[in-house]
Amino acid sequence: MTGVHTATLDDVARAAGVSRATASRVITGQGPASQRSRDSVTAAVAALGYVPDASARALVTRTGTRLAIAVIGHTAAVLDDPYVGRVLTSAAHVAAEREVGVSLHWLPLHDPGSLARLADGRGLGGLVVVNPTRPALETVPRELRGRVAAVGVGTRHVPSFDVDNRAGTDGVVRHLVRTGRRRIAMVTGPAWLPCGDRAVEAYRKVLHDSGGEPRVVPGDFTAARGAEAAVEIMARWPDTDAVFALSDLTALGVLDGLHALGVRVPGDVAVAGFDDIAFAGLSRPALTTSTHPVEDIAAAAAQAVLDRRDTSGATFYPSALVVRESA
Amino acid sequence: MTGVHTATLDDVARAAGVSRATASRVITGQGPASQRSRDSVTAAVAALGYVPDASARALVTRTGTRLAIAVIGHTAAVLDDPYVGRVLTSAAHVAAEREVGVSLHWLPLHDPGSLARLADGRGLGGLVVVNPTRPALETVPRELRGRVAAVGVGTRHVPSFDVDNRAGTDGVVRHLVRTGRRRIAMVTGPAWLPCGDRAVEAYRKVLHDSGGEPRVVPGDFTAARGAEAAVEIMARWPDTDAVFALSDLTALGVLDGLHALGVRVPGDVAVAGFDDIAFAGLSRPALTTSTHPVEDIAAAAAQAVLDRRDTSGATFYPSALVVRESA
DNA sequence: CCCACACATGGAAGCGCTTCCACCGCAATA
DNA sequence: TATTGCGGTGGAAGCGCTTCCATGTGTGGG
Repeated sequence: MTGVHTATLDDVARAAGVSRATASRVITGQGPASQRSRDSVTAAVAALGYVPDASARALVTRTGTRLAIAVIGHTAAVLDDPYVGRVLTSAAHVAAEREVGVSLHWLPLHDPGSLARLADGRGLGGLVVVNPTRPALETVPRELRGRVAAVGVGTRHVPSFDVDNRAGTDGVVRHLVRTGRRRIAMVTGPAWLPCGDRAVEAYRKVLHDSGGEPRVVPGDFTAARGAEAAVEIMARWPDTDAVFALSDLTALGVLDGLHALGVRVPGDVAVAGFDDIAFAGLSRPALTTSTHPVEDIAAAAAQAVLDRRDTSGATFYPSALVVRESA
Repeated sequence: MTGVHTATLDDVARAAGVSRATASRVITGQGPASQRSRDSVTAAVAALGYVPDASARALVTRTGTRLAIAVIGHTAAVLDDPYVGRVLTSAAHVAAEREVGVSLHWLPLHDPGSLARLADGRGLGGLVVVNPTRPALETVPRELRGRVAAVGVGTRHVPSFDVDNRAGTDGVVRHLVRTGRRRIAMVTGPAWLPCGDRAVEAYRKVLHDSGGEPRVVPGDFTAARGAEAAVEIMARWPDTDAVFALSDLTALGVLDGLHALGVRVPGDVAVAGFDDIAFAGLSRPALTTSTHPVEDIAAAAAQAVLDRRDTSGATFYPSALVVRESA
């Protein structure tokens, strides 16, 4: 509570010499208004520095004008991964273009109900869930259905937008095979993230086709885990000649772990990542990876939600192989 | 609007057999209430799945309960730099602990007025400005003064929280001098970011003290610019034996540019960065840099704002030198 | 010259909530 | 027994806004 008096619609109306109703019409641009009142209201608004109260407006219009972005799994991993930042920025951008506010929420992994609480009141225009888990998506309040989209693999209930993990993985692993690798290990993402399943399937299939046997090690999308995983892999399967990680961050960690082990990349072991983050091109050796239109994906999700578009089902975006030095 | 009827306080009150006033008292926990009504209201809330309407509440309490985070300068640079993500996450974390919402805003660099528009209505608990510019800060609406904090160097008007750029730079450059470098170049940050000034000053001072002449090249906190800057520096001052960049991202770019030039690091030229982002330890050679408590800084800003604490003036946080391989 | 008709306008209702205030019953005190 | 005090309560006002509706005011056609 500042003691300062903030201008209200009433003040504007009085200053403009019109009624509240007219002032409102002019300001919202809805309904008829003569040029004269239009001018005087506009002038009064400028003079008083009037800014409509969003709460009051939302209360009466019942048209929640806010895009909520919920990131599930608030851990150090989420924090460091540029992927989330890219999603956030892109979604926020779409919202800004439409002049709707954006609210940000970090949700704990194991409290699915938190998504429901998010719809505090009805001032919510839409909800984009990043890194969705099945349980979380299923607790979305009924009245929000149709205004929720997932960035990542979701459920039948809400439309989801994701990179085609299957095709992407296929592309990378096939590249490894094409360049003569056969004993290829894979570091997956966190088990709770459904998108990993499709990637692992694709990896298994390519290995099966090329006569290799799968070597899967769990990951969590962090660099630290990548370094660990590298050590694990080389200890367990010393003849490994390639490592594919489902995250660039992890791949970078693998690079690090391998370096510490004295293993040469790509001489002894090829390394490939996934996502093509900014640093992928900056590592030594530069990381071979798969690039995704993350911004497009996030923007599509935001748009779908804001448009109340009924895009149920999953939309997959293509990825492209980026060959650099590491594989 | 969904056809679904959402429960209102009226419904709860009716179901609980009490008045709206009593129901409100129980729900907010303010004011007296008998155990009996407390129980029946609680039961009704649960049964109806009642969630208070945030807009209505904000409208009447006038106690805006939302933390706005505004990032100034929405460019690719901001997008890629993990720094912003760290600030965001930490501030959002503080807000979550206090159960206040967070709204996110990317503000264009050259539209200072946008900060004013941000205070849409009075539903704003506080405002944290990241990468503040002087003009932007000066347009903050009067009624918001006292509820604004800057992450980065600000103005007299609002409390600011930042790393001690002067001391940090001093530490890094002195380290370079200590390890025998004398012809040290510096890549600055964007000119519009005031924090850079103090850093450049410190750099100049150390160079002056050690008998070197300053070699300053403008940067913009991106990796791409770092690579360019490296080429520029080596062309203009071929005998340069160290480069200090005011951003790890840029330093990584410098590493890249130098590599392309066939310059060895740290053999021929030492490279040092600033910020200690996650990738600093992952580059080859690993980046020597200065580490900052970015999370603490952002949290302090958020807390100051939310507490309406009157911490005017600037608070600087200490940095620490992290010596790795590149210098 | 009058009626219909559009347009512009102000009055008033009401969105869902908190909170002031008056009220009521009850136990404690005189 | 009469008075005070107090926890518990409901009525009602009002936060700032949009929007329905009834009421003017001017135009063109009959």
